[in-house]
Amino acid sequence: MERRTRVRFAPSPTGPLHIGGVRTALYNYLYAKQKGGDFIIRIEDTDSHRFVEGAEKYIIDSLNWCGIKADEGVDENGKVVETPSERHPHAPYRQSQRKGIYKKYADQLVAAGYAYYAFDTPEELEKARAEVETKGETFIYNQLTRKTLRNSLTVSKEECDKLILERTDWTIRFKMPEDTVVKMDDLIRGHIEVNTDTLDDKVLWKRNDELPTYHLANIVDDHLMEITEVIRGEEWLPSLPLHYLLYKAFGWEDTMPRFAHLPLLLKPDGKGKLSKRDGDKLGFPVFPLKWVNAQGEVSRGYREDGYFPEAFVNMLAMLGWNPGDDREMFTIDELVDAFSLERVLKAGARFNPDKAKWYNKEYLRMKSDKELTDLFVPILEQHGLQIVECAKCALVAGSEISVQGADFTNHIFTVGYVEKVVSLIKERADFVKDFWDIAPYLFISPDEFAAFGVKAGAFSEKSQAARPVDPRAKVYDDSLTAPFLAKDVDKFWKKENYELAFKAADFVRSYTGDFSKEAFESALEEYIKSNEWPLGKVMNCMRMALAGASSGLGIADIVTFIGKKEVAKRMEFIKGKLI
RNA sequence: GCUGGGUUCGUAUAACGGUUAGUACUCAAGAUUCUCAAUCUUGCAAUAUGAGUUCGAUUCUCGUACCCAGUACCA
Repeated sequence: MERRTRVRFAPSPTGPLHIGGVRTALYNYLYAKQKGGDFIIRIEDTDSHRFVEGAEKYIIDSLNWCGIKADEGVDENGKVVETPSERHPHAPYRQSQRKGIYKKYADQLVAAGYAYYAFDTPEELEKARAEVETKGETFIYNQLTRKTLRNSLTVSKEECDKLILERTDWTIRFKMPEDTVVKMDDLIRGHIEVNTDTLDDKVLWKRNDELPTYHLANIVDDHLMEITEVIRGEEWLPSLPLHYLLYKAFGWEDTMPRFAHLPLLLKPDGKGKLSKRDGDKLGFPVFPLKWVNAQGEVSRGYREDGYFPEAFVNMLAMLGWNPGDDREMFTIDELVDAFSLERVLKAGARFNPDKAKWYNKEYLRMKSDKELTDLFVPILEQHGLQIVECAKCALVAGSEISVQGADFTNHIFTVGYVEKVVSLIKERADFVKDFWDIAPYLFISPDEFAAFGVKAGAFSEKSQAARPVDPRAKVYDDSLTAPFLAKDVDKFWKKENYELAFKAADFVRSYTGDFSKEAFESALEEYIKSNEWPLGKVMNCMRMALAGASSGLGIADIVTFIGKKEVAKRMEFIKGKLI
């Protein structure tokens, strides 16, 4: 009979979950949902020494942000699940809280001859290791060496019993069979065979802290929780033979889960697997959420960097898996439908920050203006602007909100104004947080840039590189002077061009026609051309005056947004600044 | 070192043993524009290597190189 699909994500709370871990959780989730089964979160905290405060909460928060919801596990709506219930029949899901259940399984293995007591102290083992290493070999606790070490196989029954009672630092080790070929099947890698002579006698139980090691706890819990597929990182592949043998030793072969070992996420330069330190070094986050460690060191997170969770999840899903065709945009529900372990790749994938950014851009464009506005408003408020629902809602006495919805004097804007700005600039942005940098001049006048911490000259990243400042280009005071190339100064930023721009501004002031962008744009261009002025030069000087930058939105856009009054004000300002 | 896993443009990837080796990102060029973006078009660019099997190999087998993981009383 087919068993109900049950998979688990079983992280260890030793620090923040990096994106490789998130992907493992994601694939587990996708698999479970596609099969109509359960996705379980279990916390493997059997190493008390490496426990990190807050890590478990971080893991849960991260998965929630990604939209990866567990059917069963440690957490329910922010509360730790302590006792079994209908929804969480196997609670608790923290191995430290389950410590009472593992010992009997370890004992069972000893009784059946699959495991034995080992009395070697860590110091003794360390010494044995060091000794062998001087000969250039590696010490392995296995069928060859266990005969020379102190354990229940080499000491008498009486002494063994005595040591078990007296000492508190013994362990139970798995007795790896000799010269046996373990035949395994992996859902991703196919058939694998390993000879047990290359394996060691792993510790299963630690007397000193009364806890099992990963290997024992993992097998016991997967069995008790009726896990049907174990989907985990490739770093576990070398311990797969041990896990197979453990299932066999327990007599649980019939219900042994199937295994799938996922390829690792590699650094962008291809050297080694992605690790926690890489992010800040390589300039992109390796964590879903921001993390501050005990030393106060901050690691960036995708959420804080402005990524949409949908984009992050989509990007992550495509690293090591593909649907078999050219599609690459997937919602998490679409991923559930399309996912299959058969199409997961064997080779490790290098993480590509550019593609992550591209995904975010694509998702940003799919969002409605309303949604983006809601995200942008708090940023504007942080910059000291007041955003109001309607023109009459302004709290400042005497504020005059224009028909467009802007009061530049009192820094008040209507939501409608913000939404129109968003609609105009969203295609130029990768992130919502870019909105402000793209067009600050739609909210504040260039004469206030310094007060608002805005850098004049909104150059693209590319053209920003090392531009020498030409003194003749100084139209604002030093703090606001954008760096110009000398050839551009001769081409655009001459006083005579500004004179023409002022005349064009006079035309704007007297313009009484349709003030929509299209109508106004053609009227302005027609006016400039009819006077036989150089269109590009006049327009650029206007932009410098109105936007405080040599590049940016179209003049007609800027003018119709800020309004005639503000145009006149900004023109007057720059007049006094020209040298 | 040993054991296991892996290897298609710079990156992510596609290709019943038969394709002109496709797509996306990045990059470059052109178009467009008042500038910058955006957009559109075009372009650059790959089967690690040597044998074998086969009429035919990116695809199957073996060797070599390189990369990764594991080699803990960590997970």
